[in-house]
Amino acid sequence: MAENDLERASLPELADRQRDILRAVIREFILTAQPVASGALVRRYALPVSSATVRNELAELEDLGLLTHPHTSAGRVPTDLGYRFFIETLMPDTALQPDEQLTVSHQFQQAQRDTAQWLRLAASTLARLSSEASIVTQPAGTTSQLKHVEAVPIHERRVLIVAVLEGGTVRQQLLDLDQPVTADELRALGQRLTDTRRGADAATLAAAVGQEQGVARHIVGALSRMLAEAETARASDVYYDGIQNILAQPEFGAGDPARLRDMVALLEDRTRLADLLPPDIGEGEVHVAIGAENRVQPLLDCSLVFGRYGGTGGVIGYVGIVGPRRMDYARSIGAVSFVGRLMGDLVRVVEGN
Amino acid sequence: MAENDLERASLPELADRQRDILRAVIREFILTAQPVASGALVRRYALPVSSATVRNELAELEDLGLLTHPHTSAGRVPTDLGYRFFIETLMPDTALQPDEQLTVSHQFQQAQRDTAQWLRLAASTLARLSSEASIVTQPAGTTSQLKHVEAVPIHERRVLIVAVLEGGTVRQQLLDLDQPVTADELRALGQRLTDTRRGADAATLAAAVGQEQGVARHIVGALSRMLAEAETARASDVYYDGIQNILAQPEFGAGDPARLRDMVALLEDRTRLADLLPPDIGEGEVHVAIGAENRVQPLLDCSLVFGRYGGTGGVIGYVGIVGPRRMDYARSIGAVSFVGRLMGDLVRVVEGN
DNA sequence: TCTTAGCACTCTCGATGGGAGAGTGCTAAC
DNA sequence: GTTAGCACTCTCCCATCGAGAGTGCTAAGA
Repeated sequence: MAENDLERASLPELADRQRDILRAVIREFILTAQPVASGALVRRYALPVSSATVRNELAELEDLGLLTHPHTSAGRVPTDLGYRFFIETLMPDTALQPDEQLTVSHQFQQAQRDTAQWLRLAASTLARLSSEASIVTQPAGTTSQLKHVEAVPIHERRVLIVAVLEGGTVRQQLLDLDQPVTADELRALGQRLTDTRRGADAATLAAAVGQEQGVARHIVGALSRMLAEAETARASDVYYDGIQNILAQPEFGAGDPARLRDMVALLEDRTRLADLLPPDIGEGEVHVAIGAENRVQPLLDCSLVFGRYGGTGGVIGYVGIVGPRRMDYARSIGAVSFVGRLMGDLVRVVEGN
Repeated sequence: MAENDLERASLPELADRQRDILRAVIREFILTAQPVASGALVRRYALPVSSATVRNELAELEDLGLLTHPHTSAGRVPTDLGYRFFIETLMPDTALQPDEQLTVSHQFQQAQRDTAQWLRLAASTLARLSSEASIVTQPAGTTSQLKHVEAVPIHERRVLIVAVLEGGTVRQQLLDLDQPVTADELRALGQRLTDTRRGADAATLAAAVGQEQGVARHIVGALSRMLAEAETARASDVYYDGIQNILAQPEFGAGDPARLRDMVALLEDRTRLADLLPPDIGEGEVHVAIGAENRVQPLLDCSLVFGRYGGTGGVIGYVGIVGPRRMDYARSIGAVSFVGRLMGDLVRVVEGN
């Protein structure tokens, strides 16, 4: 990400003591949500210097743009750049504890082996691990290919079309026919379409509608629409969880309630949510957008930690965490990274690798 | 509901003018969320009496337990009993406007004909219509019966089992086998199981595991588990929407944030949510639980408007609205009733009737 | 040159205390 | 049965004030 390199390039050089103090300020602010005072730093971190010295260093860190002041006689608060510096150069190891990893893996193995369940579990796991809100999108391919078709009779003229896509997604749709069809005919039709249309994508199927007659024509048309819908599924199949965690944050609870509402509205509007996650991010990487780095209005005071997971066939999905800028980045990054890897593994299992 | 008859039996008789005044107080409080003063009533409702007379009537309504006072010199606020009285005897027609009905029906017809989509749409529609939060549960039968089985090869030893249940629900699960199976074998197996096990429920399938050998044995075992899970799906497949609407309510926004958090936590915990909806409610009826009538802690200041929808085969689901006690009951009841009926129709369509 | 004690200055926060305003309850007259 | 009048109560807003916390600066010390 070019933007990121730019950020990194403009990060200032700091002396060891300044790094220690900045780390302590950020740690303290993440913990308490209160501006951090020089005296408190000396007391709680047993610094070998006086509070006056710390004040001098704090003033310098402020000149460098890493910290600010809410007002003259208040303690220091990290800026976006401060957080960025912390993440790039000061952050401790982000990996989750081995026992946590084990517990989470275990839960995923115990869950019903069904994509929707996994997505829900991923969202709730991320929310629990990070104590923030989470977003998870359905894995969707740039193009979806048909793997298997089944037509199940529901009623004389009504069939349930079940399409299994390459990658293991299952899509279903009811279809009303203009003529009655028997169960055996449907079974044979499903088999024939599976054999002849296997590997076709939405466009190919749309083009093939003309080659079919009668009932088969209807079904191929429906399949084409279902695949097309699967390709754009990213917009609608977004799972979120952990709104309660955000409500517990002091910056949202006390402050003006309108900001909170905007934020929840964003989470509940799946279309806007999907637009937030940019496609230019590598598999397995974790990206962090801090405060104003988010372009969307309600997220200007928030941070977004997200990663991409995917299988081999261009199938990708996103997992992410949304929270206040004052977020435990190490933990969030660890959680996103781990759950993303887990989801990637699951997608590959479903794909058959 | 016995409790409800009891409530209704103990509702007092009121003179016409008292009924008018009570109606006006409730209407005004729903609108403004502020205690209602005698003078304001006379002004805004052009009552043909003076504010002193209204004060006398208000005092009597308070004696009857229909209204209260936050403090001596404040206006009146409805009690739970007051709302109950309003709903039972004063409420205007609850039906949605014809054009609204048309719009909503149209949206449901336009949606992909797939249960999960419908549930999501029902939740968002209820939230939008009522400006409150909504809950919708997946329709689940007391017992689910198998209608169709398909085994789709994913990998040499890995198959995707797709089970279509009586009622149109589709369930899927990945299965790892201990021996490789060809696509043709799987297809034949699916066909045989569909023919022999059609109409079986979870218990029957569990009992039948012993009759099968090898791969078929694995699959029947998986089917039994899938059906059993479908029967208890009520607990996990709950959709909610409209948390942003609740955040906009003054009683939650300003008051202590802990209450709000408890409430959202309740919505996000699908297990607890499912327990809230009692089974003893008739198809098509709409029930209202006001304030303390809810037994669950975080809902003591809230009201719940819910209804049951269902198909013919004992398949039932719930639709509901959660909001502050000061809720537009007429509108909420209208919305729940209409969306419930719509969902019932859809379930019956999926069942083939 | 770096560190630190000391101190003035600034800003927030909570408590205090009217005063205005809204609304009720009561009484007495119509 | 209705209503004007009025005393009384309670909230809410605002201004004030002092305590407390914390900074920035200066000058002395290492």
